[in-house]
Amino acid sequence: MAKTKTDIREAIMAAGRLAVQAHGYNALSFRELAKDVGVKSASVHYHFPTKGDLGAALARRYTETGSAYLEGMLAENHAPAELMDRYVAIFRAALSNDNRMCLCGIMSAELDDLPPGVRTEVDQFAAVNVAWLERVLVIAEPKASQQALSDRAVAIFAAIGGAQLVARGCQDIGLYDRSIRAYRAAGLMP
Amino acid sequence: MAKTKTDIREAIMAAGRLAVQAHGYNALSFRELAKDVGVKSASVHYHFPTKGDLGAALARRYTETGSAYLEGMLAENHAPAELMDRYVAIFRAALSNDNRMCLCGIMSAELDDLPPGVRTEVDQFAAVNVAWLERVLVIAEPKASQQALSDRAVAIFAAIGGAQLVARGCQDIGLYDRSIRAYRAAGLMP
DNA sequence: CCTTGGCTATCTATCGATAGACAGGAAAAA
DNA sequence: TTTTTCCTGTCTATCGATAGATAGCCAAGG
Repeated sequence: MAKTKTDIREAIMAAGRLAVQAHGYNALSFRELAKDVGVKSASVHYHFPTKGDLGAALARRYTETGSAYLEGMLAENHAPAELMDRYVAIFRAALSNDNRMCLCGIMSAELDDLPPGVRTEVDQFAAVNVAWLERVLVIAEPKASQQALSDRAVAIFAAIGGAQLVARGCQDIGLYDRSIRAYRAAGLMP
Repeated sequence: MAKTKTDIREAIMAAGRLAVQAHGYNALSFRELAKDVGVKSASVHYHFPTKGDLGAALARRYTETGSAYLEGMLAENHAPAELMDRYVAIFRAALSNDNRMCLCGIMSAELDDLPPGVRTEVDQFAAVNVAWLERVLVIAEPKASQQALSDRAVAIFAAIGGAQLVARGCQDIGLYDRSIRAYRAAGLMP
């Protein structure tokens, strides 16, 4: 089967996502990417004129995919604890996939080197996640104040990202599991 | 006053630490560093033969300085809550210093590109911090099980690092404060 | 005199980006 | 229907900038 334009674009984005999750935005190279996909670097520039365009597209796609997945979960009327289980599993999956990180998490660490277009997408990812967590918390604790739940949502998002960062840094996924267990034991998350 | 050998070495390390905290290990450049210090890049190579040597020295120094500071705090017999206040303030200070991150935190995100010598130093930083947190937790809750406190120590370290990462990514130090507040409210930390 | 510690100059590798050629197919003109 | 034109998408080749690293020179000071 011949490769269509969309095939190549998607292949670039797939390879790019994996590369960023493993090595960060700065280490993303048009040449390496082209080699992975089986084209020349100039062709990658054809699809994504600048590196910033590619980075922004990757972050946006990452957010959109994640958002759709989260919405789907929420629509299935699971209990908050079950929702959190699945949420935690998403970030765990990145680690178990060759010690990778959340794409927007690793980009956050490189913030100062990101083109503006990429930054806004990274912010958007955080906003989407925090908003989803807030909705889960409202289900779990309808009586709590809005401010408290909002803070909790940010805190859970940050805590999970931090557990991922530490576990990755020490190359020990057990640290992720232990952190999550402690978050739960303390009642930070449902 | 003439600059001694040690002066230059220290100046390189000081500038290097700031650069890594702002842009990460990968963005650390011998040329930029040399320009900051007022020497030539070859001179930096004289003091630190390879980039890995410099990175490892920076991480080690960072850990040693932090460790000494933490030991000093612990020796002053503060209450656990006061100790945590000060601990939290350390990581907050990095953020308020031009949106920087913990040196070893940002290096954790770049793990795959770190020379082995740097990795071990990054691991050491995490180990030192977790060990210190465990000691604080033992003071706060002498009756809790060792396993539970150990998990909590890892979790607190991860949670604070995550709060720093998210706040940096969104360029909003308020997210750090809100996260810490929620950690405390949930009882994750004293 | 000889070690120390900086310098100049340069090397190789790689980066993002661009220019220009060209193949192939669709669309338009004959 | 046949021919011509044009666009799409990839290619080769190359640009200037910058990376880390090295060789060799030279001045200062014990």
